[in-house]
Amino acid sequence: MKNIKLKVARVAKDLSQDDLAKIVGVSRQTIGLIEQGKYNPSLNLCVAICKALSKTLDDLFWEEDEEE
Amino acid sequence: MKNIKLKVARVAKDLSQDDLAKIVGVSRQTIGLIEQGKYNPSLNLCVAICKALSKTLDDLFWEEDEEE
DNA sequence: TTAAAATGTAATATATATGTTGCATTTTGT
DNA sequence: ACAAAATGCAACATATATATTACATTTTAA
Repeated sequence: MKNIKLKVARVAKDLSQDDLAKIVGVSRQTIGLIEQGKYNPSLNLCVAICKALSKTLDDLFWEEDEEE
Repeated sequence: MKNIKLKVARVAKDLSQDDLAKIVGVSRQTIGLIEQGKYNPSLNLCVAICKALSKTLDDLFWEEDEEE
């Protein structure tokens, strides 16, 4: 599923995908694909993204209910 | 770093590494290595482990401070 | 104290996250 | 309307998470 919460948190910090990618040390495509829900990032990357956006894992990557 | 919180949560549910592995659909080694901090699981696997143990990502995989 | 269960470890194989490049499309600012 | 920036997308390459098998070590239970 698309990760809207991630996109919102990124935009709230006024960062482009490329900005965030540089901060966490991955490619722009990787950030884009995660936002689109097209793949399954590593925990380390999730944590790095959270720290860059001043959020926690639950804030950005936890889904309470389980619809697809 | 070793993931003590994961091990505690697993033991609290009276599950062996193998039990948990079967529940989340990975190998026993994968669970063992995650507990030992020897690698970097995918987000999907982290979520599956959390659900199996009735915890959230922050409960099991978030470290507030950043010592190695 | 001994057997069984749980865990650690290592080698090799596979699937997939991620990188890189390049280009198309969309969005934004003027 | 136009240019620039942001984003999507696709092909191919690489690194690494994960599987599998096998065996060693540690822990638990009788």
